[in-house]
Amino acid sequence: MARPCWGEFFNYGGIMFKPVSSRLNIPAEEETQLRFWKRHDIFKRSSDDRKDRPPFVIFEGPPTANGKPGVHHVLARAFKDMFPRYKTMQGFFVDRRGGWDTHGLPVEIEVEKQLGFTQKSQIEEFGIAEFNQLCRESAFSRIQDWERMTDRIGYWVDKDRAYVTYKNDYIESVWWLLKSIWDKDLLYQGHKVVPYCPRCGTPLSDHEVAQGYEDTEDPSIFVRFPLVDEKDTSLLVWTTTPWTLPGNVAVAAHPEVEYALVTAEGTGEEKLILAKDLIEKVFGERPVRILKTMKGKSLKGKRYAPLFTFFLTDKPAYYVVNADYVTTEDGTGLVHIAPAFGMEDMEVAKQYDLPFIMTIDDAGSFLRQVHPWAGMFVKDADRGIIQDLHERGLLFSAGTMTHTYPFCWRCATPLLYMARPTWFIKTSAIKDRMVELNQEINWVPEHIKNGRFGNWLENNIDWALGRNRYWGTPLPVWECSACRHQVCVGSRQELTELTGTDLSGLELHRPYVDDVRFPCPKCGDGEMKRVPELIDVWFDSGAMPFAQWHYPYENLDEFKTQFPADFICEAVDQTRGWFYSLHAISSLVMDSVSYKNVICLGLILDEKGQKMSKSRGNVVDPWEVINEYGADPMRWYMYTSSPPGNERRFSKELVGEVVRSFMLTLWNTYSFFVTYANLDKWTPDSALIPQFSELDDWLLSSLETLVRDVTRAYENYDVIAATRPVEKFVDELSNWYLRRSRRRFWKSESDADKAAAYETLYKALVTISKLIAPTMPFMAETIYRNLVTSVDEDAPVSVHLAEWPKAEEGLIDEELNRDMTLVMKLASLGHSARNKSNIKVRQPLSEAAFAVGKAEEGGVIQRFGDILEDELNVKQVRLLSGNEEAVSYSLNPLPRQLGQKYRNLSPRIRQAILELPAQESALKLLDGINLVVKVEGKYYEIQPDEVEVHTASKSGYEVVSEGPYMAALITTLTPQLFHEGLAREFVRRVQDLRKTKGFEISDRIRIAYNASPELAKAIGNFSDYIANETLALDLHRQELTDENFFRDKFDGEDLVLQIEKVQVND
RNA sequence: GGGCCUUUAGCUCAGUUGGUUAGAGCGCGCCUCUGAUAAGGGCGAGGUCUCAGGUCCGAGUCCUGAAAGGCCCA
Repeated sequence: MARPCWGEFFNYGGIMFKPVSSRLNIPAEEETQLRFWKRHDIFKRSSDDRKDRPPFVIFEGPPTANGKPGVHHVLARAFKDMFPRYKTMQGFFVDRRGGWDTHGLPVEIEVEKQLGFTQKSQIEEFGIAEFNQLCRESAFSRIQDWERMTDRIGYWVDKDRAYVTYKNDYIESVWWLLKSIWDKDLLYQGHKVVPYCPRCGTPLSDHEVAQGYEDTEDPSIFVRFPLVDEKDTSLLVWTTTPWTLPGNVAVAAHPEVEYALVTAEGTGEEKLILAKDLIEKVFGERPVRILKTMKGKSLKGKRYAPLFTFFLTDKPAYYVVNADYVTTEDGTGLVHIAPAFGMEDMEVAKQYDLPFIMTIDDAGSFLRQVHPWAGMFVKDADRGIIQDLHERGLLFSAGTMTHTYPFCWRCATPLLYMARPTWFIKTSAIKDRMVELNQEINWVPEHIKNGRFGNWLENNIDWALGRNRYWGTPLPVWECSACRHQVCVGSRQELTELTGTDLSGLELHRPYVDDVRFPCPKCGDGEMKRVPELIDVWFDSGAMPFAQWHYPYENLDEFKTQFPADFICEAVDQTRGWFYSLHAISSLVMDSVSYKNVICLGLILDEKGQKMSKSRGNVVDPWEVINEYGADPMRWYMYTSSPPGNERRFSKELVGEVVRSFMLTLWNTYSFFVTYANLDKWTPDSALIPQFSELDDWLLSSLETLVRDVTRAYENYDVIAATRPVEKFVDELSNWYLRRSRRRFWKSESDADKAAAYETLYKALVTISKLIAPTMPFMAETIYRNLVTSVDEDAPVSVHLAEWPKAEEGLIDEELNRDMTLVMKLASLGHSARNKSNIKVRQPLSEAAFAVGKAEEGGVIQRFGDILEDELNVKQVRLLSGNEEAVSYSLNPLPRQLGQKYRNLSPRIRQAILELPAQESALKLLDGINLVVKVEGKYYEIQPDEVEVHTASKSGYEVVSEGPYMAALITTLTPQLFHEGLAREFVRRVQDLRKTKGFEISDRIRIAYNASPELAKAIGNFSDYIANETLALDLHRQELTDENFFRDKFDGEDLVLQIEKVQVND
């Protein structure tokens, strides 16, 4: 009998692993684990069981649940998820509270759309209370989508305790923060030119503006500003915003720039003034005569006739001023000044005490004084204004230009820069402190710290906080109608005290807060009424470390342990959004960082490198990917495709590649293990003492190295280093360890060697399941539960409740790791040589000889000879010996070693080495003996590790070499070897037939065959071998005439074959 | 106009403090192996490391400048 019954030695009561199919349906497998987590409340337990442990703090950046979750949300959630899972396994208590951002324009706009509103005034007609009620509902209109997505990708977050920014408690904490800022005198009301959305009727913060830049075509006109005191002479001014001209009060020139007075051909007597450097740009080919040049400062004070006189000015205006910000990049070097419509204009106006002309209303339409265009939206009036200027001979030229201009990020209305009264937080006062605190934060990627974020802090301007809207946190400032005294209120309690009525149940939104009035505590005459503004929603999100706990009115202890965060993660567009609002608020209020580590993710692009956007129609729906391939491979792709800060190209196909190249390899290794372990009835508590082979030692060393490196990577927030090495390990596990160990599992006897193989593979798989638990939570769980939970009642029921593996440094053998890498290299060269010789691996050969570049590398051929023999199917391997054989050597001096040692002498040392007799020197080096070279009368000792020995091809062998390494095969076939080759061909055909017939791996068979004489002889000679390989109980030659029998021809031999199953009584 | 990032094979990416002949995976072509594998192995085609200067014995890597693309801000 070829093989004893399975399980003869490992029979421990029949505890078995659940059978695993080699076919893998990832989405289905993931759904199974989701149900398991839900049924056993694994997420809750992973957190609750560790409440007494040291905390690891993560803040959840709140999304708004009124949009559809996209690929970029999967990206962010994948990264947010892995560290808490890792830290949980490390024994930390991680409170993973979710959160929802519910306020603000995006929500209002949705509701406005539903109601068909186009104007802000319609909201008030509709009723603020009703409108806000709709907003409250709309904020969660997509919550099911979000929750479904969140669950499905395995993002663990506590939804039940999620903070919601519209809740009274949340708002009250925000009020407290504002009051703290107020108490520091950092909350103030001011007039500033701000980017303003005329449709939404509110200023936008810088980070909102940043989201809405688009290329657009605008007018580009050159206008004459006729000088009053010089006949036929005009200032030539360029602008892209004709609508600002009615607000003009001055023209600015750079004091140091050279200006010219010119006449152009065909313009008669007219003389124009513009910057000399721009003449060509403005006039192009037209011949121009320069009459005179002058510095900008000498233009100062020249008076011109106003273009429009809709408004009377109360101060001197319409003359040339000097300003340093004027450039000669484009235009004419003369800039028109409208203080109401430009930040710089406003500064200049203050400096020169120019009048301020506001020409438009809150909706961005001209006031009635601007009669030709009264009530018209300013951008729509451009054409008419240009026409008017033309008719009055003031237009020099008109055209259009494309440039980037900001639009409202939600409603796409072009923003207007206009002066508005609004509220600010004086963040500029704590700029230096914010910069200092930023140094304490670990940014990934590092360059954000002093790059994008650092620069942003350096250029900090005050936070424009006020919003003239409805659905948001009301600014808690009450103002006296009589004396303008202001009070900032920090709580419902305070408000109760101020009003003398119990307001603990007050709904803290408009319009209810607006109804709260009380007598002025200062003058006593007036009534205190809340100012109309709401606050920027970014303040809401930045307030979450406090407001999620209703701090300081509740949960003082929780706040204390949960601030600041150890880790946050969002995409790079949050630099000026959440990353900033968190940092600014915690700097203002706590004088502390808000987060210690932050991963700043790059954008997701489509497969062509284009930004995904609805308008481009290239948005990938995450569900498509998840349903086809699963969440794990999608997550894994995110982690491994490129460093977190890079942009990444994404497509469904790339996720498919993860499945094929990584997950299936792992799965098949796992499935192999389970199949054979069950056949052998092997369990981890096997009593047989394993006898580990060198291969086992290597795998374990390699495994522990992996654990060490991956752990280190997690500690450094290095996602790539935490994931890619696992891929490499799994590849080597499958394609080297397992390939080389297959026979150990398959062989008949269950001995100490087999026990070692099982134990090694088992340990590797279980460890991998833990190492990938944070990143591929589903696959990890599947493997873990079957390999661990099913056989060990005491083990945690989920890998996510298990402990993170600790590297057993004692098992790490760096030398062994290096040696095995070399063995793989030599095997690869051997395969290459076989390929070149055209002799298939199935044909045994007598010998393979190898050359190595260094003396100490020679040892591996002895030590791992059996692996190489088996892998290459040769009877013997050995080291090529230069003494005994006609091998020729050459020397390759290593620049790295020599260069570092001899610096600029190294080229000459190198030359000297090359001039040595190569053969003799190489043999010395391979024996570990130093060489001596003479350069400029001095002698230098050259050590073996400073020169590589290359072995040259050798006749009579099939040789392949790479660098110093070489494999040489003896390809002469003896009859014995040839017969063995035939026998193996025969075996392969039997095996194929078994497979075709669908026999079980352990089925015994009977073989009947007929063959041509040479093949028959080979089969006869190797009958034991054949029987053993094919589990044949019987092998006999007979006449086989049936046409249906398997027939084949190979190596000039004929074969007819028939096999059948034999029943064996166990 | 400013800041930050990116640029290495058809694609996705590695390339240590500067050091041999710049690598891997995918894809493509040919060959091969297989009683775990939708796989594995081998070979091949495919590179002016975006460009130009510079430092150095030596530059994909460091410095200066430029170009293209992206993001952010004016």
